Amino acid sequence: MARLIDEGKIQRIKLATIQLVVQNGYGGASISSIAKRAGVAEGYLYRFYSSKQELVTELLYSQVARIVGKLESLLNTCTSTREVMTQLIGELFRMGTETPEEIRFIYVLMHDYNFQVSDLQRQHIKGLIDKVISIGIANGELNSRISAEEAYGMVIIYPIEFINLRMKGFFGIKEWTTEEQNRVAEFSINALK
Amino acid sequence: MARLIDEGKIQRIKLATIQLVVQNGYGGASISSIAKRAGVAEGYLYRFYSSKQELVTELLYSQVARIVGKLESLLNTCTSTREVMTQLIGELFRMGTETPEEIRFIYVLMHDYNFQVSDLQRQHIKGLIDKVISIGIANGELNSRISAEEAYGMVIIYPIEFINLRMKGFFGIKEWTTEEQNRVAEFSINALK
Amino acid sequence: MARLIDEGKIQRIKLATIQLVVQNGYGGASISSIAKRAGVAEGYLYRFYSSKQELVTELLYSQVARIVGKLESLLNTCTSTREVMTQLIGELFRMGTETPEEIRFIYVLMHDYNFQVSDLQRQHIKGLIDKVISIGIANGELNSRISAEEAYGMVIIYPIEFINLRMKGFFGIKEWTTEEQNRVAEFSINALK
Amino acid sequence: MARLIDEGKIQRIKLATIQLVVQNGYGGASISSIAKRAGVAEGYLYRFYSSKQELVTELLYSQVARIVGKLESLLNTCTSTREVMTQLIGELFRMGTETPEEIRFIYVLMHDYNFQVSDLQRQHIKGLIDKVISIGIANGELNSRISAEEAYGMVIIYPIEFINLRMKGFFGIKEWTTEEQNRVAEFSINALK
DNA sequence: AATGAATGAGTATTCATTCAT
DNA sequence: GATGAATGAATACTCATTCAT
Repeated sequence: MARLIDEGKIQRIKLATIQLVVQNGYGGASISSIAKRAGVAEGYLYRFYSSKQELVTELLYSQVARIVGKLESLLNTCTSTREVMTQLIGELFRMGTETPEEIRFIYVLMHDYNFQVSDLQRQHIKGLIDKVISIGIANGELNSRISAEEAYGMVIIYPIEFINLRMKGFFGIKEWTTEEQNRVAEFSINALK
Repeated sequence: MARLIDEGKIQRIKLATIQLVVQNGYGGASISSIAKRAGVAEGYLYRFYSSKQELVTELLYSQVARIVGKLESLLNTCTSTREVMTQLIGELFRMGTETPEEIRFIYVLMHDYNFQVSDLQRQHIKGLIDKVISIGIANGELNSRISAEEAYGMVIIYPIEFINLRMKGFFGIKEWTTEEQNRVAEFSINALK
Repeated sequence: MARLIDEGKIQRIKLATIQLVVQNGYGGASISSIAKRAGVAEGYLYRFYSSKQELVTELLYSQVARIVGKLESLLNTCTSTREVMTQLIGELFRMGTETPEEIRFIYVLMHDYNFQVSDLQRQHIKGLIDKVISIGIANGELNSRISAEEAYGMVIIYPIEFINLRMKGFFGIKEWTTEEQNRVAEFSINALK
Repeated sequence: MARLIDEGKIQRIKLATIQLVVQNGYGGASISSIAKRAGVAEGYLYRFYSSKQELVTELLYSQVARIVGKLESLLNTCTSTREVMTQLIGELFRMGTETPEEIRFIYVLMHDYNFQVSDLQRQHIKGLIDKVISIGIANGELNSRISAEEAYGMVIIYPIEFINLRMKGFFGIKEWTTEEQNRVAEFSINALK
């Protein structure tokens, strides 16, 4: 009977990759350092990913999917844009607190032209953002002429940028309060009014 | 009596570097590819820059300085935050139209941990943002509790992100109208109200 | 389960390095030429040595250690300076016959400012030379005012220089007889009388 | 009327080359650093020397010639080997005191296989050494079976090695007294008795 | 199945040399 | 004559990938 694939190893590979990409950038995260940190052989990675690029792409995909999934579930339960955005931004800040490496990972790669989000994922995001907008318009919360791009920038990009600015300590401080978190949501909503 | 330094070559090196960093990221822009595209010998770069890192850092510095300089001059002539932001965002869009690679260059490197803006430049930016805020508060345009980080995110980061989202065609469209440009300014101002 | 490290390859790297340093000096012995001669990939060297400098240093260390070790063991068994020196010089000539590249390797690097013998090794040599001297004085073979430096020059340096002069054919001849070998010992002993 | 060649520049090139080769080795003495230190343009060197190799070779030649010339003149004035050797070693130590870089220069290059003394110079040296020997034998100072090589090693090589050992501080001390200098001569003479 | 030995194309950088001025 | 701008082959070193075990 064939041994089962050791999920622990795969998890360790994923974790090590995220940590090392965040710490040293894509170029600085070598397969050998990833394998060493994950406690697996270098060659082992290639059983699951055909290249370093694929490994990182897949991880980026699943990290983005996590946020997208959250937005999707919020759209099923919330009745106002304000609620959606407050919750979503809350989730982003929670990620920043609990698994800072994961949000940093997205942050580091989202401007790298080698790592575009897949077309499918983009379509999906577009659909969800459209939903956010139509709820907002229906509720009179949003300016009826808001575009998906504008909303996406405010609802997703701005919060991620803000959190990372803070985590980097660009203006000196590295922590945040619940109040500040709520202000970010407030800004986004105000912006799109 | 020796040849004069060919300024054209230096310009071509700068241009090639910006283009290739934009296309392939810092890691993907090799000295050999830069030299080839600039039509100079590989070693020639090192007459002006002591390393690849210095070359890119210097280019980033001057691109950032361009935007910072614009903000600075606006603060000397404008009397309201609205005016400052409208003009600044206008400038960013102008860059996006006229020299799209340059704004992309900033966009690509601003998330790269190898390329932090220098402390001096950061201090400078902080000072200017503080000025924007105090004008806004004095004029009753801005919420009096706005932090520098929040303002920076809205005034600088959001517009850059928006322009790049559009230039990438993330939501399908790659051009923009003056009207859309003004809306971005409007969002920023609304956000910080 | 992975391949075993091929010790032959390491041996070939060592041999190739010694040969090429002897032929072309440290600067002229490029990693690429070493790898080619050893029949291994360029990168392979770096699995065992972190730099070219380390590779050569380590080889020099072990070659010097061989001679130093011989001297040390002679000091444990011989009862006169004459015996020590005759035997040591015999050993140096044996090296010159059997593994001429190795003694040439020492010869080439001992004047290279990049390759000082380690402090530890120097201390060790100093101690041994002191012992040679004290045996010689006790036996009435050596002038009691001989310094370590003077002895070192005669006991180690002069023979190495002589052998290499001969191997180079500086004065036309490249071979030597046992008689000549004994004369070298005789000179050294006479010098220090 | 053609300008005369500026001898000062050539002298400065020679000096700079010797200093930089001694300090950094042949490889570390770049044409650009030599030119800079000499205060001439890089290209200027190539008017007199067709390559870096030739420049250094020529300097080595003339440094060796200086010592050989001294030996030659001593052979015309001295009547005993003892006198020749005492004076010659005196000269070597004088070089070590007055122009240490020059004797170091010889020391550094004399083991470098890229810089063999020319055949002509070797022949010349051979002739002189033969003369030293025949004077010594005639005077009853030297063992009649001494070879040129043996004498060369003792008369030239050993003193150069000794001085450099001392200048390097291999055994801790870097200075020398006249007495020590005379002992070196004594050793050489004793050795060849 | 899993390892890690081995590869070699690729990297940034240096520097002796050439030659337009 | 003299300069120093410009070259490009060569250097030490890295690392994603392959594959024998």
